[in-house]
Amino acid sequence: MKYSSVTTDDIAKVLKISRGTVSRALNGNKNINEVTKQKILMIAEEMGYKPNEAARSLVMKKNYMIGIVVFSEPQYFWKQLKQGIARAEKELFDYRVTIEYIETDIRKPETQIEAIQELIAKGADAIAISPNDPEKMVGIIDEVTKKGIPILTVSSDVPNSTRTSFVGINETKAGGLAAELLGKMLNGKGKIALITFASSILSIQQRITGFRGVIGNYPDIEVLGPYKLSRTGEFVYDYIMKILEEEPYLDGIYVSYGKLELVAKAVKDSGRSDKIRIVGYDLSEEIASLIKENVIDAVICQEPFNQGYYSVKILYNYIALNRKPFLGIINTKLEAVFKENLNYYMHQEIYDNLL
Amino acid sequence: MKYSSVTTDDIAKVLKISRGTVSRALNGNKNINEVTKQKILMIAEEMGYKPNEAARSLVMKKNYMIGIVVFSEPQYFWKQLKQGIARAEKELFDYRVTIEYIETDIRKPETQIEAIQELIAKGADAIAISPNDPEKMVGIIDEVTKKGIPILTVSSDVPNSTRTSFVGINETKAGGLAAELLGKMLNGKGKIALITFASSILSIQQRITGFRGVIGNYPDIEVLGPYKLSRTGEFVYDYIMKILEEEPYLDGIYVSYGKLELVAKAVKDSGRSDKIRIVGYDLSEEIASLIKENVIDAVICQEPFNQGYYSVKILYNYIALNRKPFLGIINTKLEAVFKENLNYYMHQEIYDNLL
DNA sequence: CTGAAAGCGCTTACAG
DNA sequence: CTGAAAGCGCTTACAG
Repeated sequence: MKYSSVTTDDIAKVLKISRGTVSRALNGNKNINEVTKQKILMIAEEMGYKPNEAARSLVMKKNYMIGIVVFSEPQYFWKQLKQGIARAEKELFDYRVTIEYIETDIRKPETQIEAIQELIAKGADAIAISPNDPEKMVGIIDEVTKKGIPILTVSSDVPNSTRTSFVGINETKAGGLAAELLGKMLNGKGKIALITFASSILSIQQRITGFRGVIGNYPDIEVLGPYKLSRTGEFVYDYIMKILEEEPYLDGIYVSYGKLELVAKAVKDSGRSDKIRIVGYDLSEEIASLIKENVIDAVICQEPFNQGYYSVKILYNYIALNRKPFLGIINTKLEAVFKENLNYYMHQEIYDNLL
Repeated sequence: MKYSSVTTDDIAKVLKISRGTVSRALNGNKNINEVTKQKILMIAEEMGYKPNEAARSLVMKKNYMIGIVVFSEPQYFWKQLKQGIARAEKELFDYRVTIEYIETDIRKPETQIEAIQELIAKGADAIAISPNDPEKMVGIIDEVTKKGIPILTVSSDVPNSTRTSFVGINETKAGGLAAELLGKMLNGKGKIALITFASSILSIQQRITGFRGVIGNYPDIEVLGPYKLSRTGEFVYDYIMKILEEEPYLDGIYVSYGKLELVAKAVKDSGRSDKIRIVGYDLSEEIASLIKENVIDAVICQEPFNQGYYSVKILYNYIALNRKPFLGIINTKLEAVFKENLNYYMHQEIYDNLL
């Protein structure tokens, strides 16, 4: 299989026309006779023409600006996502892609709207947003879409909007996997406390639904709760301590959302780590330590690095290469992380200079 | 952060010299005065010059041929690895990279030597090989290296050779993770049968070492065996049946290598699937079915797609971009795959057209 | 050792 | 609607 590539010049020669005309046909330029256009398209197809994107971007001189809006917590998650974005940016450097990254305060979801407007004002060609409060973002997303600027949701979705695509996990499955892990670690028998938090965000509801669905396969497992914590982490430690007192025979804890480290610390301090299996989501240095100490048994991750990487690549391909249609939803993997494979999920960036 | 890029022309203008000279300095061409060269390099650094690889490959017209040698089994694993190679090939199409893929018979390891020679004869610029019988490959690998052709091992290593790099898992850790999964699923108590096979390949020894190391943390778990199977799968089913008869209170089976589906089928037919936890490695359609049926509890995967993808990318960067030094060993993730996250590990290629 | 020129594959004003 | 020409950033014979 020797390297050989059909060029616009090859097509031009076959048809005895100019390369300019071939290019116009290939790129949907309107200044072209429909008949010649069809002829060119046919021959191109026949000869197996594939555009040289490198040459294309070289001459086009169009700069692409992709805006990213994320919120501030949890830090480690965004750090990893950002590394994925950085890799994509590096890969697309020759293609004149620039990333504009805005991080908003988790306590002020409405600032994300301003962030989007700021990006548009700066001339962003495409936007990826991780909505802090999805409901609040429907309007602005639809507005951006109407302007012809593709906007993609990452990590958390706004399904009832006109976003072009969503990159992230299937939350229901994420709950199901947690149930399977706990079910297997309890050998199908025991009491599990279900931890969630006060507000009723869709994604958490989905996790819990998924969890209940799968845990139902274990008739001898009883689910206690849901116990609702504050999102900011206040009183979490004390609350867990209270639950532990009330339930002297607890076998597992499912932390469906956030503040896993506080829950784990309470269990650790109670001295019952060897009796209680803990499963939660996502990593941080702190959570990693608790896994190493056998306090947390497993954590489910969601390819944060790739969520960032895919978002940028997809948007670039969408705006620059016209690569459509979209699948709509790009589900990243649900990764089961234990003590023995933990390290591989902590540092995605280490091979960056090789790839 | 507006897009802006320093070109060779910018550097030339600053120094009032020609672009040709700048290029010569940047590329280590010998026809250049050492003093001007240093001056150029300094200014380039200072101005933050980054070569436009796209333009570079466009003008260089050098074709790169990367040869791949793998053996025939297990099929599904190589299928996934091949998909990763295909993605890399697609990404590097504009950079004139061509892949030459040779699959050898698992029963004839020596044909891999011929395959390498064939690739060299065809003019391969770099080679990736998955050695069927690592010991046999030391000589040829060293020979290829001496010719100045980088050769990388993928999936299984030849550590005592001069291969430039290895892409694959840490086998000891792979054994350790299996032990952790079984240890947790047995809740730290019970009997595990350790299955391996007759020949003493290094990687399997490492898995077993890793397994024993971690299972040692569970004082109430007893490891039976090792039970040695034939690599080709003969008599496996009957042998497992016999073990099951001899051990009426078996709680887990660790299949350290190959033929997991045959082991699982025997357990299934014995009707003791709900009593026995099974952990093994790698996926196939058949293994996936057995996971869905709750016969196999977990499988440890090793990023087969990325093993292929990384191999090609690394070799290309090595020969075309001079991106060194090598880390030597690129460890892919150990992926814990259960029923509920199985699907994500079966079809890596589905988003190919978006990326 | 260095500069001027040609050319990689592509697109797009500019004439006609 | 089409062709000829210029030019993106780069490298490499070719003269000198």
